[in-house]
Amino acid sequence: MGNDSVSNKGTIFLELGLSSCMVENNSTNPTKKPCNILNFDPALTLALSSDHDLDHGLTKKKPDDGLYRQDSVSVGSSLISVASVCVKREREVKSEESKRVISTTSQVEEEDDYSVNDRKKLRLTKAQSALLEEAFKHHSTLNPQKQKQELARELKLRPRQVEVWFQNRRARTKLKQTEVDCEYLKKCCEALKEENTRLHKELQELKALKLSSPPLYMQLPAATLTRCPSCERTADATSTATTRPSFTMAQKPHFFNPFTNPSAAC
DNA sequence: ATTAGCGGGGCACTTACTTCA
DNA sequence: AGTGAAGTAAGTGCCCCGCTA
Repeated sequence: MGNDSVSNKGTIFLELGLSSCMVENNSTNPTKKPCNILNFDPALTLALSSDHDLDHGLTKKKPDDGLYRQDSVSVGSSLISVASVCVKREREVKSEESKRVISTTSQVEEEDDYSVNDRKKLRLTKAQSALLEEAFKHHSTLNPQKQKQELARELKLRPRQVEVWFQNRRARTKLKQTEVDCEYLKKCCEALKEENTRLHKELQELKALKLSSPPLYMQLPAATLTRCPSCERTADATSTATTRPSFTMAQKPHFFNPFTNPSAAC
């Protein structure tokens, strides 16, 4: 990408009633049909604008800055964002002064005539974002034929914008989840390291004990040696050869761990 | 029944732009 | 006022799946 001045790259949308046609003008993608549509005007609008709202908006830059201005207001039962979009056409004829286009119509209707590479960043209004978030809570993916069109209509956005928002939202969710998982795994790793250190230390102590005294099991009562601490089953000599595994320290050490499966050896 | 082409959606990666400290 | 980081809308390429001829 970059700032190539005469790039044909871009996604072109045709608003055809309730359906939209996404055509990528990209010959390198075999799965997409090339489309020679001239005078493509990328989306650069926000929402409805009304005169009485202009003073209440979240104006960040003056229109003359060449950027856009947007205002937000609630209208009716559903919050309808109001935007006043100011756009400077930077790559027009050189002699022409930068022009400001103030939108007084919806985003769907508005068409700004600047080049594809003059991608101006939009900010959705709080109301638009809130409604999209609400929709995302119910379904993280859109039913393309219904929900997308409906949301786009309600938000005064293009269906493509709604689609992109959901894609980015899913990506953000996934990223956050990945970070959470990463933190969890780090903690698990730390816990395992500590446990490993502790067991190593214990092993060293046992080895030292073994060298200085008779085996530990020889010092313990027989019942202790052959009784499983979890199920209290005592192994006897005759059942050793049967299907049930015996529980003797001499044959197979049994590490009792109440946090895992206490009866695993039984 | 199989296959190739096509359209559309999702995702990963990236860019470009805005906002804020 | 300038600047870098963070956030995010949008572009691009690829893959997958369903449909259909």
